[in-house]
Amino acid sequence: MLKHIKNTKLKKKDIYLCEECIEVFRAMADKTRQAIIFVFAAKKEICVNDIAENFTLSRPTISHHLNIMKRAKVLNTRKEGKEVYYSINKSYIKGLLTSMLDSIDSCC
Amino acid sequence: MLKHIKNTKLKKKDIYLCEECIEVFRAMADKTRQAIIFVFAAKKEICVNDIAENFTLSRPTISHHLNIMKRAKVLNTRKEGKEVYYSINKSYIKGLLTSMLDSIDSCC
DNA sequence: GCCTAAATTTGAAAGTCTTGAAAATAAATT
DNA sequence: AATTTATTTTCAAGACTTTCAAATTTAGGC
Repeated sequence: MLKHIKNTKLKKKDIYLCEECIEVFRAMADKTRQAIIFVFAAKKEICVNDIAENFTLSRPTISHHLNIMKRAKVLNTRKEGKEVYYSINKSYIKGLLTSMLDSIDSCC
Repeated sequence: MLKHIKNTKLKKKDIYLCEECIEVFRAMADKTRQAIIFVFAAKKEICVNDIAENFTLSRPTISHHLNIMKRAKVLNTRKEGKEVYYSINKSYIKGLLTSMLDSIDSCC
């Protein structure tokens, strides 16, 4: 991480926050994944099949996108029998957005 | 945009906001660009050369990254003679983060 | 234990992004 | 007008992402 920067005075804490943000930005920087997020506006908890029905994409593709957002902590999962239910990790996203707003005020 | 979604009730306004967010997320979802942003914590306005001096990357590469962030409205530019000065578009970023926080509360 | 259904993993093709070298542009200086 | 300096554009190579088909795993029903 930060491999291209020459001499930085950055603290480990800042670098970790930065990595966390990159993972979330990556998770959100895609048309399909934004579209998936819109599905959650209508229904709070959804399984892969239910999401796939709203899309022209294959199930493995939807599963892959959900996994990217899960790894970034943008989505939560809950297993119930054969189904895996996904939901938005509202508190995590809100916390991160709030930290970003604070950082902009304090350091820029 | 939203080409993979089957039947959506989304309004044009929401789709435009979504596209705007994707552009900003894309602009921020990169190690090098995040590292560039850290340079602005120390110095408010910087030209390409000054940024390039802090990095092991070539000038065209730095210029390319700055351009991506400029297109996403994350950075502002000001030309002074030969130099182009870049700075963070604080008000735009704050506005967008605030809109996102509002959306999370109202629709999720 | 075998079958079905839901989800994930694997592997490969197509597409996008990052990068630097070289060429081009833009502005100041001699 | 030629030169130098700062930045951008163009082009091509390499790395990473998206996507689907096929195979695999996981859980429930017969």
